[in-house]
Amino acid sequence: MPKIGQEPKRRAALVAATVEEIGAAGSLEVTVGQIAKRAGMSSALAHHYFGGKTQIFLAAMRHILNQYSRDVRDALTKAQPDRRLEAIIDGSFDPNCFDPAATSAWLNFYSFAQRDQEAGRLLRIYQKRLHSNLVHALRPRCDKPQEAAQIIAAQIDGVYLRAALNKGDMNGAADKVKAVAQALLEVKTYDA
Amino acid sequence: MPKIGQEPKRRAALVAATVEEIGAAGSLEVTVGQIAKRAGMSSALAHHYFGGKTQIFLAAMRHILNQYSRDVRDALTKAQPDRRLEAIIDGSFDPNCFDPAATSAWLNFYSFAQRDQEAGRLLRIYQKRLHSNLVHALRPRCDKPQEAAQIIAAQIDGVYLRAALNKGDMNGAADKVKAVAQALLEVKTYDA
DNA sequence: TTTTTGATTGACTTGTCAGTCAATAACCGG
DNA sequence: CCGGTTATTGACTGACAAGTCAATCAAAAA
Repeated sequence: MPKIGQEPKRRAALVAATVEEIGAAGSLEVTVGQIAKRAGMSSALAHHYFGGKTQIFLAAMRHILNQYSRDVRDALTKAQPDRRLEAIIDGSFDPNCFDPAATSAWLNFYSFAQRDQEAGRLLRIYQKRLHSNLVHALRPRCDKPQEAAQIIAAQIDGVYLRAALNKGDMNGAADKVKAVAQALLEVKTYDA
Repeated sequence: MPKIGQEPKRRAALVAATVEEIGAAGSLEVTVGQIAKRAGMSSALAHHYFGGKTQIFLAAMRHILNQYSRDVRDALTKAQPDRRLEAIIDGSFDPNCFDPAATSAWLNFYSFAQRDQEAGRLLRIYQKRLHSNLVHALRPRCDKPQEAAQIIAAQIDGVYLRAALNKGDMNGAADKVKAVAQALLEVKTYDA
């Protein structure tokens, strides 16, 4: 076995296994041993490549966040300029990061971000990017893009949350968010 | 010390301490010892009254859920019949269950509900009641109360989530949800 | 006063888990 | 084919936490 250049493969396997394990357990209370076993190696090796459990979690979180970013970016490049908002929403519910294990892991990373500084930083970056994307997409189509962006971002998170809890069903998720967006855009002023 | 009838007091203290401890730690990884210490007793006593960590968590979750139910119910009884929707939203963001520790604990209970059957049951009851309340409030004011209720429920959860993450700020939370509701009601049809 | 009963805890048991380490195996370039 | 490097693990440890238990203490009841 001991060929050279295993590191990237091992790391990727561990990251994937981490997401699956967290998704299956529905919690961060998974042991390095469980993760390593699922990834087909010893726990010692997992420590060798990542240094510690926290770093494994962070890598998994980065992976999920990156996947999400990529989905949104792809949707955005394919979108017509006046449909950027819909693209962001579609990207947010791409099957990739919308599979049960990922959503469940995502939910648990929320909790993780409350404890771990770096995790909090990652999450804040994600939130900022989403907000900025939304504002940009909304500016030409509504007169209060900041406020609308906050509302839509919350709606996305809320729908995500419910998807994570009721594992998987939630088919019309994107449509629901689009409905909200549509309603907000059609109404001139939403102050109360 | 050993007077009679300590049990209710002890249980209440433990429940409160559990919420505080989970809120402070930002995670369910709190020890029975920590909880008991915060509640001013030994861990053995906590076990004596509750039987185990899981039951302590469940009791804390029930407490939060009950508090929420009470807030909504109170707001609902005080509301004019045509403002029931706004009352539900206000009740959902009552300062009681909206304080940082409670929201943080709430978030972690979401995670707990993925693991523990009873916790899942409690959460589903809460979701069902919220949905039913919303539908009832929406029926006279819109033609698709079911769909609107799901959207507004998701919005409430999403705003809650963001409040839990960015500990505490989030002052105009209720207003944002009301804005969404308002927009949904003014638009006749929201299908995409 | 004596007995019963709830309240309470320190000490203990048992288990688990993160992280370490020394040893082994297999590739690679020279 | 040899010395260096990477890969890999079994075995170990130190810490910590859940849950148990027997003993103690003090109020209440008899």
